[in-house]
Amino acid sequence: MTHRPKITIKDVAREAGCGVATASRVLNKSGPASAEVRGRVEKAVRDLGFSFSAIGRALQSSRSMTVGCLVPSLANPVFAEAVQGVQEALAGTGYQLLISCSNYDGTADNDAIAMLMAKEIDGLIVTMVAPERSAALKMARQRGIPVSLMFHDPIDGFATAHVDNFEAAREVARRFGDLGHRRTAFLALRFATSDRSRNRYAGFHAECRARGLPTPALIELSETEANTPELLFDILASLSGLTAVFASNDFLAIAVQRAARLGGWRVPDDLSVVGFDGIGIGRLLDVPLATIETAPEALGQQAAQTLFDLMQGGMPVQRPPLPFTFRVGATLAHPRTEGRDDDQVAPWPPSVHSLDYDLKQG
Amino acid sequence: MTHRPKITIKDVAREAGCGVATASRVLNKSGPASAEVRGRVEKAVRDLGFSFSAIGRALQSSRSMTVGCLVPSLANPVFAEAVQGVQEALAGTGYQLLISCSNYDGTADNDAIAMLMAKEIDGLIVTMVAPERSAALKMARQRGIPVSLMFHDPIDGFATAHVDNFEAAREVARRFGDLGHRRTAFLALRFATSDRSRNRYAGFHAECRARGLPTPALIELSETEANTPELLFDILASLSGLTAVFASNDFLAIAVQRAARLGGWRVPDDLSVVGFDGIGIGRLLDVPLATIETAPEALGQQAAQTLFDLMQGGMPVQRPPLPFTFRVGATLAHPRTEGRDDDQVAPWPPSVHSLDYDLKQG
DNA sequence: CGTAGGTTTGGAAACGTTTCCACCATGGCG
DNA sequence: CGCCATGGTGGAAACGTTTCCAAACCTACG
Repeated sequence: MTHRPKITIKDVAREAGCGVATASRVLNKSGPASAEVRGRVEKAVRDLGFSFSAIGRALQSSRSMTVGCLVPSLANPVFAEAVQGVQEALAGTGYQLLISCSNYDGTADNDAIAMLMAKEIDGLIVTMVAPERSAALKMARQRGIPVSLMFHDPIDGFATAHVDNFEAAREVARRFGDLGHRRTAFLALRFATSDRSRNRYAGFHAECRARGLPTPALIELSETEANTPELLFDILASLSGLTAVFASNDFLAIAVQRAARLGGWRVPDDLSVVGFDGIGIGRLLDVPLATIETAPEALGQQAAQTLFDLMQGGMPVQRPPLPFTFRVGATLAHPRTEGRDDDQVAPWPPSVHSLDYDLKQG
Repeated sequence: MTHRPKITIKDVAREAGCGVATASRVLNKSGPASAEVRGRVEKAVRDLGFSFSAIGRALQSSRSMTVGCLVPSLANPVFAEAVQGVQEALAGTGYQLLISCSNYDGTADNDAIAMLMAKEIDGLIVTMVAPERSAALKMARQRGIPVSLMFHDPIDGFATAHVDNFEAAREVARRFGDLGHRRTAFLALRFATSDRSRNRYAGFHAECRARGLPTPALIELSETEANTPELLFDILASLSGLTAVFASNDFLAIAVQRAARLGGWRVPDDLSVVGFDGIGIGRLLDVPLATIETAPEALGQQAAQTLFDLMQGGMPVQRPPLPFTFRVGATLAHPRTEGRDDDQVAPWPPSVHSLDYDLKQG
């Protein structure tokens, strides 16, 4: 508990009987030094237990050797894994990771970026609510701070590590269509604040339309609805003729599955369910989840790699989207009552809870 | 892309026509200033878009307003959630979070702490392989850096936020015993590097012994074994008479469940399975997982709270363990062939893969 | 009108580094 | 023997902030 006074390079120099400049040169191997003084300095370092102050260094060199990372939440394993990927890419490079979570709040994430910038981070890896109109992000660019996005679709002038949400969602629509599903729904938890969700719906919608299928119902759920099977089932049941659901993430897909089952529907016989993300646990379920499989960790690694390039002085170069694969699970099958066509009877779509969102046009 | 030169408080002072000391006082409200000059300074700040450099501040005040956090991996949602909890507790306090992952490597985690200390963190929140014999942790204490542990059981002189692994595991043994299970096994993934796992086995073992039950088999699995249902089933099948498995975490429990099912056993009729952690998804399974429910996020919050107290200058005070609850799922039931007693026929325990570990004595 | 007491103010030192530059040997070469 | 390169060395400035301290200014009272 004895607060030993901090040991600085000055102490080392004094102990070694040399000037601080010399000590600095020895320790950084950044200039000439006689073998003798080198030895004395190294001994002094060991004796005193000296280690550099990153702060002093940062102040002088104006490079903090720190990158900032902002994600909505670490409670969502998709983001947690992405950060893990960033971390892996950073390990051994001397860079450290400063982390911040916005909790899906579009004001908090701007503030967080400002905080990170005050810490003089050398680069920024970001997933936020609305990057395209974030003042803080614009500020970062003005100040010449390299920025690398994660999960977002490409935006003017920013490089992003992403999967093509639009295309992936089209693939889901294709699978549904090929199996003969007509009446489908897209369920999302935070549609309004997630460009990912919006692009997924857009792709899903576009492909349905291209195939002449009814417009898929768009349903934005509250946390409560998603977590209460009874409520969730009521919502599903209200969509007459529904045979297939595309959930915006795997947790939601599992919740849907469970709600359907509790309501007496069998999956996939009475309802097909497809998720998004490909979280590992989906595979282990008794009825393995059909889903779009992505690799959040690889995404984080790519974002970090892009950031490195930027920090080396490169221009932002947009890499192609990371691949996704359709994981064939057991939650997807032909609709039970195939061929029935009651499109006229109950008008479709009944867009529950739906709002006017800008949908990217395919 | 124009690298605007950084704006410092000097620029603000010049623009406002005052000294830097005055500008500093105005911006920090740390001393007197006339209304007039206050106005000029504030205008200058707006015009120039000034914001403080945390580095300059840190250097001068020797407080970096940063806390370091080391966990094994963010890919494990238990740790990710704990970090999320830390993050939440930190939000709004002005502290930022510097993160590092050891990937369960006992050398890497020491190095990581050294790196964090070089960054002059004001406090440390840590989950590591062997805190009781970590040189870096000892160093941190010598330097007077407040340290708060997470997940670990109490260690001399460090405060820790934890659940009582030993007690929780005893509870599992009690449930097994009450239902009439005799031959049980404990499955773990990283027994050697996890004091949590070891304490869980110890508690499980102690209660089994106290009830006169056979010693539970201790099985340390490799990643491959855990992820390959066939291999896993072979291991389970090799334990003749086994009726109940306690898995060291929920993912493992789900894997066991799946392996058992693929091998033709029904859960819970032929095999009862109980997990640990209480990850949210366990609830959503068709057969909800019986498990020890803990709250990693609360754990992270408590660790952060303890760290705050320490940073205020308090003594390390060990709080009581956070509560756990036994979540009654559908994976636990009476053994099918109750009352059979072939303890003599096949000697028990057949401790596959088991090693000599120090077990805490209850 | 002088001075004590208060309020504002700004210069300068300090925090821990790195790096520029000047200085001093030393040794080789003309 | 003198000159210049060369290698080793250390003083000092700079990075952005806060804070100590002294100076300057104002007010009010005797």
